[in-house]
Amino acid sequence: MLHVDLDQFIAAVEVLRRPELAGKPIIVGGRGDPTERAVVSTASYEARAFGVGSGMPLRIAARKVPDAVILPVDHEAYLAASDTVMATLRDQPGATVQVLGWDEAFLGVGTPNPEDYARRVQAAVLERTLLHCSVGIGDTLVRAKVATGFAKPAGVFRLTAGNWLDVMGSRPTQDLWGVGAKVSGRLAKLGITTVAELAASDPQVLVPEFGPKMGPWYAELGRGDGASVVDDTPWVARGHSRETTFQHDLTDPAQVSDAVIELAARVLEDVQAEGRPVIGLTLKVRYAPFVTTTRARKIPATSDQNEIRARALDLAAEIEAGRPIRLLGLRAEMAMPDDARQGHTPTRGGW
DNA sequence: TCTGGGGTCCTAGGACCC
DNA sequence: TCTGGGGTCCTAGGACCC
Repeated sequence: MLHVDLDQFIAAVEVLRRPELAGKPIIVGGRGDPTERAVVSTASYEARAFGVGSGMPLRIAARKVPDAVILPVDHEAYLAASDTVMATLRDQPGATVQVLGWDEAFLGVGTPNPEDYARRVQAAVLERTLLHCSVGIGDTLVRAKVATGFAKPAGVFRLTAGNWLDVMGSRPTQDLWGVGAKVSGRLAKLGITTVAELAASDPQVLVPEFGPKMGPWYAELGRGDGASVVDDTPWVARGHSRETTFQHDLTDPAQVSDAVIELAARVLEDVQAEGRPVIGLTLKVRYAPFVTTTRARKIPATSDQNEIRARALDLAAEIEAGRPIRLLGLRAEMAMPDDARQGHTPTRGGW
Protein backbone atom coordinates (compact mmCIF):
# COMPACT_ATOMS: atom_id res chain seq x y z
CA MET A 1 0.00 0.00 0.00
CA LEU A 2 0.90 3.64 -0.32
CA HIS A 3 0.95 6.43 2.23
CA VAL A 4 0.47 9.90 0.77
CA ASP A 5 1.47 12.97 2.75
CA LEU A 6 1.26 16.55 1.52
CA ASP A 7 4.44 18.58 1.94
CA GLN A 8 4.19 21.48 4.43
CA PHE A 9 0.48 21.35 3.69
CA ILE A 10 -0.85 24.36 5.57
CA ALA A 11 1.99 26.65 4.54
CA ALA A 12 1.61 25.46 0.94
CA VAL A 13 -2.11 26.27 0.93
CA GLU A 14 -1.34 29.76 2.19
CA VAL A 15 1.20 30.27 -0.59
CA LEU A 16 -1.37 29.22 -3.18
CA ARG A 17 -3.59 32.17 -2.40
CA ARG A 18 -0.71 34.53 -1.74
CA PRO A 19 1.97 33.61 -4.28
CA GLU A 20 4.19 36.48 -3.16
CA LEU A 21 4.90 34.44 -0.02
CA ALA A 22 6.66 31.69 -1.96
CA GLY A 23 10.15 31.07 -0.65
CA LYS A 24 9.60 33.07 2.53
CA PRO A 25 9.62 31.71 6.08
CA ILE A 26 5.95 31.23 6.93
CA ILE A 27 4.57 30.37 10.34
CA VAL A 28 0.89 29.54 10.76
CA GLY A 29 -0.57 29.48 14.24
CA GLY A 30 -3.35 30.75 16.48
CA ARG A 31 -4.77 34.05 15.34
CA GLY A 32 -1.49 35.03 13.76
CA ASP A 33 -0.55 37.26 16.68
CA PRO A 34 2.75 36.20 18.26
CA THR A 35 2.01 38.19 21.41
CA GLU A 36 -0.88 35.84 22.20
CA ARG A 37 -0.79 32.41 23.86
CA ALA A 38 -0.80 30.05 20.89
CA VAL A 39 1.37 27.45 19.19
CA VAL A 40 2.67 26.82 15.68
CA SER A 41 0.43 24.69 13.48
CA THR A 42 2.83 24.47 10.57
CA ALA A 43 6.03 26.19 9.49
CA SER A 44 7.29 26.33 5.92
CA TYR A 45 10.60 24.64 5.17
CA GLU A 46 12.24 28.09 5.12
CA ALA A 47 11.05 28.70 8.70
CA ARG A 48 11.95 25.17 9.83
CA ALA A 49 15.54 25.95 8.87
CA PHE A 50 15.54 28.33 11.85
CA GLY A 51 14.46 25.54 14.20
CA VAL A 52 10.75 26.27 14.19
CA GLY A 53 8.35 23.33 14.29
CA SER A 54 4.78 22.31 15.02
CA GLY A 55 3.70 22.67 18.61
CA MET A 56 6.23 25.34 19.44
CA PRO A 57 4.88 28.41 21.24
CA LEU A 58 4.19 31.08 18.67
CA ARG A 59 6.02 33.64 20.78
CA ILE A 60 9.21 31.61 20.68
CA ALA A 61 8.87 30.88 16.98
CA ALA A 62 8.49 34.57 16.18
CA ARG A 63 11.64 35.30 18.17
CA LYS A 64 13.62 32.68 16.25
CA VAL A 65 12.55 34.02 12.86
CA PRO A 66 12.20 37.81 13.09
CA ASP A 67 11.41 38.09 9.38
CA ALA A 68 8.75 35.38 9.39
CA VAL A 69 5.32 35.90 7.88
CA ILE A 70 2.95 34.88 10.67
CA LEU A 71 -0.54 33.91 9.59
CA PRO A 72 -3.71 32.89 11.43
CA VAL A 73 -5.07 29.36 11.14
CA ASP A 74 -7.83 29.13 8.51
CA HIS A 75 -9.51 25.74 8.95
CA GLU A 76 -11.99 26.19 6.12
CA ALA A 77 -9.29 26.86 3.55
CA TYR A 78 -7.31 23.77 4.59
CA LEU A 79 -10.39 21.60 4.66
CA ALA A 80 -11.37 22.68 1.15
CA ALA A 81 -7.88 21.93 -0.17
CA SER A 82 -7.90 18.62 1.67
CA ASP A 83 -11.22 17.62 0.13
CA THR A 84 -9.82 18.18 -3.36
CA VAL A 85 -6.71 16.18 -2.56
CA MET A 86 -8.73 13.25 -1.18
CA ALA A 87 -11.09 13.32 -4.15
CA THR A 88 -8.08 13.13 -6.44
CA LEU A 89 -6.76 10.12 -4.54
CA ARG A 90 -10.13 8.38 -4.79
CA ASP A 91 -10.06 8.94 -8.55
CA GLN A 92 -6.90 6.85 -8.91
CA PRO A 93 -7.49 3.52 -10.62
CA GLY A 94 -8.27 0.71 -8.21
CA ALA A 95 -7.48 2.82 -5.15
CA THR A 96 -9.00 2.30 -1.70
CA VAL A 97 -8.50 5.47 0.35
CA GLN A 98 -8.26 5.66 4.14
CA VAL A 99 -8.02 9.28 5.24
CA LEU A 100 -5.77 9.93 8.24
CA GLY A 101 -6.08 13.66 8.55
CA TRP A 102 -6.19 16.84 6.52
CA ASP A 103 -3.01 16.09 4.68
CA GLU A 104 -2.46 12.36 4.61
CA ALA A 105 -4.07 9.10 3.58
CA PHE A 106 -3.36 5.44 2.96
CA LEU A 107 -3.98 4.14 -0.53
CA GLY A 108 -4.66 0.46 -1.05
CA VAL A 109 -3.69 -0.50 -4.59
CA GLY A 110 -2.75 -3.63 -6.46
CA THR A 111 -0.04 -2.70 -8.92
CA PRO A 112 3.07 -4.45 -10.23
CA ASN A 113 5.00 -1.19 -10.11
CA PRO A 114 4.16 0.86 -7.02
CA GLU A 115 6.87 3.45 -7.75
CA ASP A 116 5.26 4.26 -11.10
CA TYR A 117 1.87 4.37 -9.46
CA ALA A 118 3.19 6.70 -6.76
CA ARG A 119 4.61 9.08 -9.36
CA ARG A 120 1.28 9.17 -11.14
CA VAL A 121 -0.46 9.98 -7.85
CA GLN A 122 1.94 12.83 -7.24
CA ALA A 123 1.39 14.18 -10.73
CA ALA A 124 -2.39 13.98 -10.39
CA VAL A 125 -2.40 15.77 -7.03
CA LEU A 126 -0.07 18.45 -8.36
CA GLU A 127 -2.20 18.98 -11.44
CA ARG A 128 -5.47 19.25 -9.54
CA THR A 129 -4.29 21.21 -6.49
CA LEU A 130 -0.83 22.65 -7.27
CA LEU A 131 0.33 20.91 -4.09
CA HIS A 132 3.33 18.60 -3.75
CA CYS A 133 3.18 15.37 -1.82
CA SER A 134 5.51 12.60 -0.72
CA VAL A 135 4.64 8.93 -1.03
CA GLY A 136 5.72 5.99 1.09
CA ILE A 137 5.33 2.45 -0.19
CA GLY A 138 5.12 -0.47 2.20
CA ASP A 139 3.89 -3.99 2.76
CA THR A 140 2.25 -2.94 6.03
CA LEU A 141 0.57 0.30 7.07
CA VAL A 142 3.37 1.03 9.50
CA ARG A 143 6.11 0.55 6.91
CA ALA A 144 4.30 2.69 4.34
CA LYS A 145 3.76 5.45 6.87
CA VAL A 146 7.37 5.43 8.06
CA ALA A 147 8.63 5.26 4.47
CA THR A 148 7.02 8.62 3.72
CA GLY A 149 9.44 10.28 6.12
CA PHE A 150 12.30 9.19 3.84
CA ALA A 151 10.42 10.35 0.74
CA LYS A 152 10.14 14.00 1.77
CA PRO A 153 10.06 16.34 0.06
CA ALA A 154 8.14 15.33 -3.05
CA GLY A 155 9.80 11.92 -3.33
CA VAL A 156 8.95 8.23 -3.19
CA PHE A 157 10.44 5.63 -0.84
CA ARG A 158 9.72 1.96 -0.25
CA LEU A 159 10.00 0.03 3.04
CA THR A 160 9.26 -3.69 3.23
CA ALA A 161 10.12 -6.61 5.46
CA GLY A 162 13.24 -6.92 3.29
CA ASN A 163 14.84 -3.54 4.03
CA TRP A 164 13.06 -2.45 7.22
CA LEU A 165 15.88 -3.32 9.60
CA ASP A 166 18.57 -2.05 7.22
CA VAL A 167 16.89 1.34 7.11
CA MET A 168 15.34 1.61 10.56
CA GLY A 169 17.29 -0.82 12.75
CA SER A 170 19.90 1.59 14.08
CA ARG A 171 17.45 4.44 14.60
CA PRO A 172 16.01 5.39 18.00
CA THR A 173 12.65 3.87 18.92
CA GLN A 174 11.16 7.34 18.95
CA ASP A 175 11.35 7.42 15.16
CA LEU A 176 8.52 4.88 15.13
CA TRP A 177 4.91 5.90 14.55
CA GLY A 178 3.34 5.67 17.98
CA VAL A 179 6.46 5.91 20.14
CA GLY A 180 6.96 9.27 21.77
CA ALA A 181 9.31 10.67 24.36
CA LYS A 182 7.71 8.86 27.31
CA VAL A 183 7.56 5.39 25.81
CA SER A 184 11.06 5.61 24.33
CA GLY A 185 12.29 6.55 27.80
CA ARG A 186 10.56 3.55 29.39
CA LEU A 187 11.96 1.29 26.67
CA ALA A 188 15.44 2.62 27.37
CA LYS A 189 15.07 1.58 31.00
CA LEU A 190 14.58 -1.96 29.70
CA GLY A 191 17.78 -1.64 27.69
CA ILE A 192 15.97 -1.06 24.41
CA THR A 193 17.06 2.07 22.58
CA THR A 194 17.05 1.15 18.89
CA VAL A 195 14.40 -0.16 16.54
CA ALA A 196 16.48 -3.32 16.00
CA GLU A 197 16.56 -3.98 19.75
CA LEU A 198 12.81 -3.47 19.97
CA ALA A 199 12.27 -5.76 16.99
CA ALA A 200 14.31 -8.50 18.68
CA SER A 201 12.62 -8.12 22.07
CA ASP A 202 10.38 -10.75 23.59
CA PRO A 203 6.83 -9.37 23.63
CA GLN A 204 6.20 -10.99 27.01
CA VAL A 205 9.07 -9.02 28.50
CA LEU A 206 7.28 -5.81 27.57
CA VAL A 207 3.97 -6.84 29.14
CA PRO A 208 4.84 -5.99 32.77
CA GLU A 209 5.92 -2.51 31.71
CA PHE A 210 3.28 -1.68 29.10
CA GLY A 211 0.36 -4.02 29.69
CA PRO A 212 -1.13 -6.95 27.80
CA LYS A 213 -1.98 -5.04 24.64
CA MET A 214 0.60 -2.32 24.34
CA GLY A 215 3.57 -4.54 25.25
CA PRO A 216 3.19 -6.97 22.34
CA TRP A 217 2.10 -4.10 20.12
CA TYR A 218 5.38 -2.23 20.62
CA ALA A 219 7.37 -5.35 19.74
CA GLU A 220 5.36 -5.69 16.54
CA LEU A 221 5.90 -2.03 15.79
CA GLY A 222 9.66 -2.51 16.12
CA ARG A 223 9.50 -5.12 13.38
CA GLY A 224 7.31 -2.88 11.22
CA ASP A 225 4.68 -5.59 11.22
CA GLY A 226 0.94 -5.19 11.67
CA ALA A 227 -2.13 -4.47 9.61
CA SER A 228 -1.80 -4.37 5.85
CA VAL A 229 -5.38 -3.65 4.89
CA VAL A 230 -6.52 -0.18 3.89
CA ASP A 231 -10.02 0.37 5.26
CA ASP A 232 -12.19 2.94 3.50
CA THR A 233 -15.20 2.50 5.77
CA PRO A 234 -16.47 6.01 6.47
CA TRP A 235 -15.01 7.28 9.66
CA VAL A 236 -17.42 7.94 12.53
CA ALA A 237 -16.29 10.07 15.45
CA ARG A 238 -16.20 8.30 18.82
CA GLY A 239 -16.72 11.57 20.58
CA HIS A 240 -16.21 15.27 20.36
CA SER A 241 -14.26 17.77 22.36
CA ARG A 242 -13.80 21.48 22.59
CA GLU A 243 -10.77 23.10 24.04
CA THR A 244 -9.92 26.63 24.93
CA THR A 245 -6.86 28.39 26.22
CA PHE A 246 -7.23 31.50 28.33
CA GLN A 247 -5.02 34.41 27.45
CA HIS A 248 -4.75 35.05 31.19
CA ASP A 249 -5.06 32.37 33.84
CA LEU A 250 -8.49 32.09 35.45
CA THR A 251 -8.44 32.48 39.23
CA ASP A 252 -12.02 33.38 40.10
CA PRO A 253 -14.44 30.49 40.82
CA ALA A 254 -17.29 32.27 39.06
CA GLN A 255 -15.18 32.59 35.92
CA VAL A 256 -14.31 28.91 36.13
CA SER A 257 -17.97 27.88 36.37
CA ASP A 258 -18.91 30.10 33.46
CA ALA A 259 -16.07 28.75 31.34
CA VAL A 260 -16.92 25.11 32.06
CA ILE A 261 -20.60 25.58 31.25
CA GLU A 262 -19.87 27.51 28.08
CA LEU A 263 -17.44 24.88 26.83
CA ALA A 264 -19.84 22.07 27.66
CA ALA A 265 -22.59 23.83 25.75
CA ARG A 266 -20.36 24.19 22.69
CA VAL A 267 -19.36 20.55 22.57
CA LEU A 268 -22.97 19.51 23.16
CA GLU A 269 -23.91 21.47 20.04
CA ASP A 270 -21.37 19.49 18.02
CA VAL A 271 -22.73 16.18 19.24
CA GLN A 272 -26.37 17.12 18.81
CA ALA A 273 -25.67 18.29 15.28
CA GLU A 274 -25.09 14.62 14.52
CA GLY A 275 -28.25 13.58 16.32
CA ARG A 276 -26.37 11.28 18.65
CA PRO A 277 -26.71 10.93 22.42
CA VAL A 278 -23.98 11.67 24.92
CA ILE A 279 -22.88 9.19 27.56
CA GLY A 280 -20.05 10.98 29.26
CA LEU A 281 -18.59 14.39 29.96
CA THR A 282 -14.90 14.68 30.67
CA LEU A 283 -13.06 17.85 31.53
CA LYS A 284 -9.35 18.10 31.00
CA VAL A 285 -8.09 20.93 33.09
CA ARG A 286 -4.77 22.60 32.45
CA TYR A 287 -3.47 24.33 35.51
CA ALA A 288 -0.59 26.73 35.62
CA PRO A 289 2.15 25.74 35.61
CA PHE A 290 1.35 23.16 32.94
CA VAL A 291 -0.32 20.35 34.81
CA THR A 292 -3.23 18.53 33.23
CA THR A 293 -5.81 16.71 35.33
CA THR A 294 -8.99 14.93 34.36
CA ARG A 295 -12.46 15.06 35.81
CA ALA A 296 -15.20 12.87 34.38
CA ARG A 297 -18.92 12.28 34.77
CA LYS A 298 -21.02 9.59 33.21
CA ILE A 299 -24.26 10.90 31.81
CA PRO A 300 -27.35 8.84 30.90
CA ALA A 301 -27.54 8.31 27.16
CA THR A 302 -30.85 10.14 27.00
CA SER A 303 -29.56 13.21 28.76
CA ASP A 304 -30.68 16.67 27.76
CA GLN A 305 -29.10 20.06 27.97
CA ASN A 306 -30.09 20.55 31.60
CA GLU A 307 -28.44 17.29 32.56
CA ILE A 308 -25.23 18.31 30.81
CA ARG A 309 -25.33 21.68 32.50
CA ALA A 310 -25.80 20.09 35.91
CA ARG A 311 -22.88 17.72 35.35
CA ALA A 312 -20.72 20.59 34.13
CA LEU A 313 -21.51 22.47 37.34
CA ASP A 314 -20.49 19.39 39.37
CA LEU A 315 -17.18 19.37 37.59
CA ALA A 316 -16.65 23.09 38.02
CA ALA A 317 -17.26 22.68 41.75
CA GLU A 318 -14.62 19.96 41.91
CA ILE A 319 -12.12 22.20 40.16
CA GLU A 320 -12.83 24.98 42.61
CA ALA A 321 -12.46 22.58 45.53
CA GLY A 322 -8.89 21.99 44.40
CA ARG A 323 -7.81 25.58 44.85
CA PRO A 324 -5.70 27.66 44.47
CA ILE A 325 -6.95 27.96 40.92
CA ARG A 326 -4.78 29.05 38.07
CA LEU A 327 -6.59 27.73 35.05
CA LEU A 328 -4.66 27.87 31.83
CA GLY A 329 -7.07 25.97 29.66
CA LEU A 330 -10.04 23.65 29.56
CA ARG A 331 -11.12 20.83 27.32
CA ALA A 332 -14.60 19.33 27.47
CA GLU A 333 -15.00 15.89 25.89
CA MET A 334 -18.22 14.06 25.25
CA ALA A 335 -18.26 10.35 24.56
CA MET A 336 -20.92 8.65 22.50
CA PRO A 337 -22.36 5.15 23.02
CA ASP A 338 -20.59 2.10 21.61
CA ASP A 339 -23.43 1.39 19.22
CA ALA A 340 -22.67 4.71 17.56
CA ARG A 341 -19.20 3.43 16.69
CA GLN A 342 -19.45 2.09 13.19
CA GLY A 343 -16.42 3.54 11.48
CA HIS A 344 -13.18 1.79 10.70
CA THR A 345 -10.78 0.92 13.44
CA PRO A 346 -8.09 3.54 13.73
CA THR A 347 -4.58 2.28 13.25
CA ARG A 348 -3.68 3.89 16.53
CA GLY A 349 -3.33 7.19 18.28
CA GLY A 350 -6.15 8.99 16.62
CA TRP A 351 -6.37 7.44 13.24
C1' DT B 1 10.79 29.28 26.74
C1' DC B 2 6.12 28.25 27.13
C1' DT B 3 2.27 25.27 26.15
C1' DG B 4 -3.54 24.84 20.21
C1' DG B 5 -7.36 22.25 19.30
C1' DG B 6 -9.10 18.29 17.31
C1' DG B 7 -8.98 13.34 17.87
C1' DT B 8 -8.07 7.93 19.54
C1' DC B 9 -6.85 4.19 22.57
C1' DC B 10 -4.89 1.85 26.84
C1' DT B 11 -4.31 0.87 31.85
C1' DA B 12 -5.13 0.59 36.73
C1' DG B 13 -8.02 0.43 40.47
C1' DG B 14 -12.36 0.50 42.81
C1' DA B 15 -17.31 -0.57 42.94
C1' DC B 16 -20.48 -3.79 42.17
C1' DC B 17 -22.62 -8.18 40.69
C1' DC B 18 -23.28 -13.30 40.57
C1' DT C 1 -9.19 -15.03 61.06
C1' DC C 2 -9.03 -14.65 56.34
C1' DT C 3 -10.67 -13.20 52.24
C1' DG C 4 -13.13 -17.51 45.62
C1' DG C 5 -13.11 -16.14 40.87
C1' DG C 6 -15.16 -14.25 37.12
C1' DG C 7 -17.21 -10.45 34.98
C1' DT C 8 -18.71 -5.41 33.88
C1' DC C 9 -18.77 -0.56 34.51
C1' DC C 10 -16.85 3.77 35.80
C1' DT C 11 -13.28 7.16 36.85
C1' DA C 12 -8.83 9.15 36.53
C1' DG C 13 -4.88 9.51 34.20
C1' DG C 14 -1.53 8.84 30.47
C1' DA C 15 0.31 8.59 25.80
C1' DC C 16 0.29 9.57 21.11
C1' DC C 17 -1.06 11.50 16.48
C1' DC C 18 -2.15 15.39 13.03
